[in-house]
Amino acid sequence: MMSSSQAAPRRHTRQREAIVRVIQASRGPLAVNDILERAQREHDGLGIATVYRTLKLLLEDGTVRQVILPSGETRYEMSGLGHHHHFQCRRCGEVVDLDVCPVAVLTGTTLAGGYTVEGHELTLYGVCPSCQE
Amino acid sequence: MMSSSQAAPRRHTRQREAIVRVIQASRGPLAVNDILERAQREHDGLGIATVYRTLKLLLEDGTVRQVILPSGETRYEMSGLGHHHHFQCRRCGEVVDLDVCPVAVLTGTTLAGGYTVEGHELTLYGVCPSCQE
DNA sequence: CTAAATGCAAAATCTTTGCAGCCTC
DNA sequence: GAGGCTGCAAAGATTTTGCATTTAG
Repeated sequence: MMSSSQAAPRRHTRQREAIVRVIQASRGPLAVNDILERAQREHDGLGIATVYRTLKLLLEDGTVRQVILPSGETRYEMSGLGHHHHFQCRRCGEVVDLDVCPVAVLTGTTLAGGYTVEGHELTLYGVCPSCQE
Repeated sequence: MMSSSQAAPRRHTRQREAIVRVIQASRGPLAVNDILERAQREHDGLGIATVYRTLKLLLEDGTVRQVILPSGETRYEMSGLGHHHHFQCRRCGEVVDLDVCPVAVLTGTTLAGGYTVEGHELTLYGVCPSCQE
């Protein structure tokens, strides 16, 4: 017999397409308001509730990943970008993906005290090139 | 002439003493509810608003530091613990301070792309000794 | 056509604030 | 005593949910 819990068919709407496009086009994770504002350029009248609902679906999907920065800002990025970390500019606040991982502990390492490391999250802070001049 | 904005004299109350004692006694950063529950053992009737108000003062003081984990949990620890990072157990959720810094970038380093690094936040995840057995 | 998706507004959660009484100093 | 401090409950801020309507398939 079939599974009794069928996932409801997922529909294609302008709103959802706009939201995904916006996230894909970014070089780093975006805040909900960034997503709302950018997606509204494509689809005026888009409501914040739709953004939240779509993000929730995309999270369950695994399409999107939530990134909470040490400052508490919640952002969203495409998943499947591979292991990477983030850099936030202290002046303009923008967050970009880093392709380096400057963390020297490996999964499986056991630290003094008996803590077994399985993963890590790192955020670097500093000044981005645009804000340097 | 004198400064026109005098800081109000800070009073010693049982509530505040209990809150600070609780934070000092911890081996890692505590959530607001942890602080509330533990401080209520010393001072029953303590209200959540007092905890928030006291934490705010202690933050302004510089006595206490706010730690927001990648999961979004907000916690508080004594400041002046020096440079350190955190380890969170994926089973029990407890967070402890680490005395190691496994991050290989130094302040002042410039990454490819021109990003100047000034600081970093790192959280390790894994299993704590108590949850290993 | 049917049922999922949307937008609005109300609800829920976490944190802050207003206020009357309480407690340091 | 005077004024800061507390606890309660109401107010804010952010995220979630209910509902009537719209719209994809």
